[in-house]
Amino acid sequence: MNIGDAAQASGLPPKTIRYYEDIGLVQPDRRGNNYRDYSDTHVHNLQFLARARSLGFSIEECRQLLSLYGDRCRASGDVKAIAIRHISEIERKIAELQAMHDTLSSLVEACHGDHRPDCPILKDLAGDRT
Amino acid sequence: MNIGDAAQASGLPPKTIRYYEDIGLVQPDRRGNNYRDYSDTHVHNLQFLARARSLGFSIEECRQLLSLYGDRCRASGDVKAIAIRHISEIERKIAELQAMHDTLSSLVEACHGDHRPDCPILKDLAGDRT
DNA sequence: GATAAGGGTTCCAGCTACTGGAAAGTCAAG
DNA sequence: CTTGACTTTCCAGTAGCTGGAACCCTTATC
Repeated sequence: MNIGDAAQASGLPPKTIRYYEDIGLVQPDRRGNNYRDYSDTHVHNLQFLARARSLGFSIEECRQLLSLYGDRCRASGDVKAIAIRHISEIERKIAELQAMHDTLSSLVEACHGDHRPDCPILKDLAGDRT
Repeated sequence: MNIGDAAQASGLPPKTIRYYEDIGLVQPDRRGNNYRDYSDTHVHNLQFLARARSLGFSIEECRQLLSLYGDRCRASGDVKAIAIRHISEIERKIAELQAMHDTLSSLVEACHGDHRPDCPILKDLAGDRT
């Protein structure tokens, strides 16, 4: 299967698939014309990666997950540990964004937002937290 | 004021302050020995940037905000517009993270997480959404 | 006066995870 | 035989810094 078809099947752009090969995630065979040749297993792994990435796992986490996926003797506890760590990270990010959101919301609410120069948002940024 | 003192006063590392100069955000004077020389206004602007960055504004948004901050004829509506756009972006990111969080949470909950290889998390990643 | 510590300076490379573009090779259809 | 779609490689750029090397400046101490 050519890279274009693998892209179709996995939902990943060809550029990304080549990149994943570069960093050693999915290594396809080569045909006589030097075109990459993707087997069903390759495509399956690409789909796996697409899904894992869409859940926010980093490339290195994906590498570990893929390795566990291919290991018949894996312990589900190892997978779960990675997922739990990732969830904490997500929660941290959400909290960070939520804090920004709350601050900005109250500033925006306090700003009349017309042609006049007086602006509580700029005041806050300038260090005036009255 | 030397860069080290400006760093102390603004809470930004010297490396970051030099970077901000590179991209034209805060341009200090130079002293005879070629050392950067930061005035109170410079430091004030660095603090402004640190605060704006901590609220998640991009560098380009910071540039606009800083420009509006220095413009006595600004309209607060312009500032508000930038903030509102930024809030939407934050909301989008939170929603994205929340969706990941929900999916991962239910997967983690379904995973017994012991030494056995059977794992709902990997099953999901592999495309089995039963 | 020599020297060592603790600033400062420049420049180059690397981080994440791709993405765009150039130049060239390959393949199928008309 | 040419056109167009696809493929290849390689180089560069994105955001926002950060680390490190190699060197200069200032001050204090011996």
